Amino acid sequence: MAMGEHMLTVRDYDLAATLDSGQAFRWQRQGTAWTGVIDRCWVRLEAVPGGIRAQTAVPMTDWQWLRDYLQSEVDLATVWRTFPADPPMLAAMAACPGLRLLRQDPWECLVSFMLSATKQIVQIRQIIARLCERHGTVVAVPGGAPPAHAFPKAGQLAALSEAQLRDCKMGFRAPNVLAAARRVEAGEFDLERLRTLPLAAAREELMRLAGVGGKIADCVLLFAYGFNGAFPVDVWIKKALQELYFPRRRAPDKRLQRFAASHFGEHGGYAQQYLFHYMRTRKPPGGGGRKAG
DNA sequence: TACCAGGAGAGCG
DNA sequence: CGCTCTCATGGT
Repeated sequence: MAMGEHMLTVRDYDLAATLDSGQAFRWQRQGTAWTGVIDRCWVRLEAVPGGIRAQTAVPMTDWQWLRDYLQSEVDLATVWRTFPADPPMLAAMAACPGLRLLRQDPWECLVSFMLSATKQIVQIRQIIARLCERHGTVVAVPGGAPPAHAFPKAGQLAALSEAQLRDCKMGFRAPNVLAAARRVEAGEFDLERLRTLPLAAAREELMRLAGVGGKIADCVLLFAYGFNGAFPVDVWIKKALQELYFPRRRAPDKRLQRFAASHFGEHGGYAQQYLFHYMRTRKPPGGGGRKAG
């Protein structure tokens, strides 16, 4: 069967770190390659000298959708220049220079992070995998590849019962996901309109959804809409800011929030991803620590 | 076993 | 404003 194949020319791109850094939850490693589904399209990606090799199940004439998702046309050096040049930030950048932000679909990103509340990343992946397998549309895959599914559209989830969602192990998050799906499907909540709003207004709008507070809203603004000023503060970032920037006094959440919003510049959310990845992957001090992920 | 996880929201002082 | 509790589930 005819596949699509393309070579993305890009430097400063750590594909593995980017796809496995807790911003997207559907990518699966297969040796040196990664397979996933973007919109309704199965994709296989592999880092090669000079860039990224991409394969799809069906031939493609235009690959802009993939460059958009991977944000491969972003000049990282320009982003780095806006980061504060303090020791913690330099260490986080040195630990993973090719880490990037993706540009994901807003609906998938919103639901994914609604499901992330008090869950470990491995568990978030499991819930989403179950949700897609049971309720997402089957997509074309190359011969020999395991079956794959698109992320369920709002309309598909809106038609389900709360019990069906709970069967995907999402627990107390189920009614919130269902309510969001029904509001989006009814056209009462317009995810596309958020693109036209300034950051603060888009954030307020997202937080009107039950189960979406400031942290989840910031994740969606950053990972789906490209508001690079959005700075999600989760338990890892709290730990990072506390240990790296306030080492000898306990800083209350409020103070950490203010620091996060003011210290990291116009691409603060990007800086946040470097700190997040740094904290999750660095060797635990003193040994005997747990491994993240 | 006990604790915790890329939280949110309500109740209370 | 602050703190505390609950929600559901499973990894370590």
